[in-house]
Amino acid sequence: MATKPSIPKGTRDFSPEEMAKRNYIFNTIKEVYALYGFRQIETPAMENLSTLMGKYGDEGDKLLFKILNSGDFLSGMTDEDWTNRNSNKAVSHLSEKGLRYDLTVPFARFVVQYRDQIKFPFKRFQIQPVWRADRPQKGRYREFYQCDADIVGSDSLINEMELVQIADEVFARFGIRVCIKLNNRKILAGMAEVIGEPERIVDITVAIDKLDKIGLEKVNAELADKGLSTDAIEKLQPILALSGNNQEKLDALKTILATSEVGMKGVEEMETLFTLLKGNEMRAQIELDLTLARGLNYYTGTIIEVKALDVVIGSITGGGRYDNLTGVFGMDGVSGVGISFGADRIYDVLNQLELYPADSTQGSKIIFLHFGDAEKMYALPWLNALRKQGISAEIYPDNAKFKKQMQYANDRGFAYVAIVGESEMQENVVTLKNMKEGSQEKNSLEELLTKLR
RNA sequence: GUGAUUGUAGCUCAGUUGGCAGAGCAUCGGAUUGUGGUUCCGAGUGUCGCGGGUUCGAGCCCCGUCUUUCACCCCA
Repeated sequence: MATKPSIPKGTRDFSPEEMAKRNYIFNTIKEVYALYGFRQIETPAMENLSTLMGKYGDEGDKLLFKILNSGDFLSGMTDEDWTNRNSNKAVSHLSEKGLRYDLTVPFARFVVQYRDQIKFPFKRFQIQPVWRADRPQKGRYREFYQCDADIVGSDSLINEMELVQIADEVFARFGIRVCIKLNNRKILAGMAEVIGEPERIVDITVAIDKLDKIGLEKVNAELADKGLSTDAIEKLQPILALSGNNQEKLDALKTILATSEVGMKGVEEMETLFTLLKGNEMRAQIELDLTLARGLNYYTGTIIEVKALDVVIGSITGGGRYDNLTGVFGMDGVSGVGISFGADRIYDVLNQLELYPADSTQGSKIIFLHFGDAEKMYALPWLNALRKQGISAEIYPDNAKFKKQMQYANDRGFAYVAIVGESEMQENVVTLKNMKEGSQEKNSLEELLTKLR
């Protein structure tokens, strides 16, 4: 009993109560995915480092958890690399596997690896943990779950429409009010083009992504800091100031981006998507947000992000189209589009708003309390009968003071308690107590079964 | 990676200029041998994160280290 046991930074244990809530989240998302024809796959927790490296930018590479090689991993090191403390060189000797950073890149690897067996368009979903060597803070963990659904091998904007519908349906089922924000990387590229800085699209998008967070002035300051000309920043202002409803924004963009082929393509895609979405009844707000950029640089078309309206937290769902993710694994011309629910943040939101349905977090329905060995024996057939009917039931296993058994039943939150004593055994009944109302009466087995069904 | 912040009983936290280690909740026992969520009485528990230093004396001061939380970067 030296030091207290603990778990690594940024990781969590989940109690039975927490798991009940988490499973409610996972099951809801799974049901909706299945409804739209996505089928589940899983991939290993670890991937070859060559699969992961270079897919998430320099920042992303730093956040990869690397797995130490087994065996004599220092044998291949040269004295030169060792004395020079060359970390990059060292890594190639020390580690050739890493924990996955997201589900999209392993999925791209999966598609390329099994291309001869997959029928395209291929729709898959995947719910697994991912790991990032980040500094943990509010709503950020080193191990967390992603719930991805992707379609590869189809360029149709029908897919985008369905992903937005899925987001709408999932959050409607959760009862979380959300705003679904949409944008298109081609529009962003067009913006960079018309202001004369097509090469700086990444810097531009990263900066304007922060608009609602840090304000216009600071965004402009950051743009200048990144080396954008004052002329370009000046030209960007009317675009950032665009307001009105979605159609008004699109109309304005048509004029602003008229000279940019890629920009106009983006506007056209956006317009098509909005038209498609009009055919469906949406409960969430759908908004064209030109400042939406999303960090991952493999996105090339539509980008999607969902924000909760009633809780201050980062985005709880995100996604978008990536035209050539499989290209890096040697398979060109396959376009994909996907969405990812952040289960851990949704969990935080549901907790804050207390939106769990009552039956989603409940354990067993009934527990048998008793006064000794004879009563326990008497209760066992009753237990089996209940379970046969699909009614979850338990028995207090030890001989304990009745008060203590009652306390246990109350703390565990059973809806009913069945009391077995001498008089019950004589009459061939149990006393059924409703824990919520406190009422109780004697019931035969048939009465018990109909009551609890 | 940068800048702050935290650590004392199972949990949440007090602890004065450096002078005997505390409270509430939870747990256990009893009031009450067939009735919980409300009451009353009683009881137990500490490497004060870890290592070093200053001091007659350190939970408190100094150094190091780990940990917690938060912001930045980036992201779900």
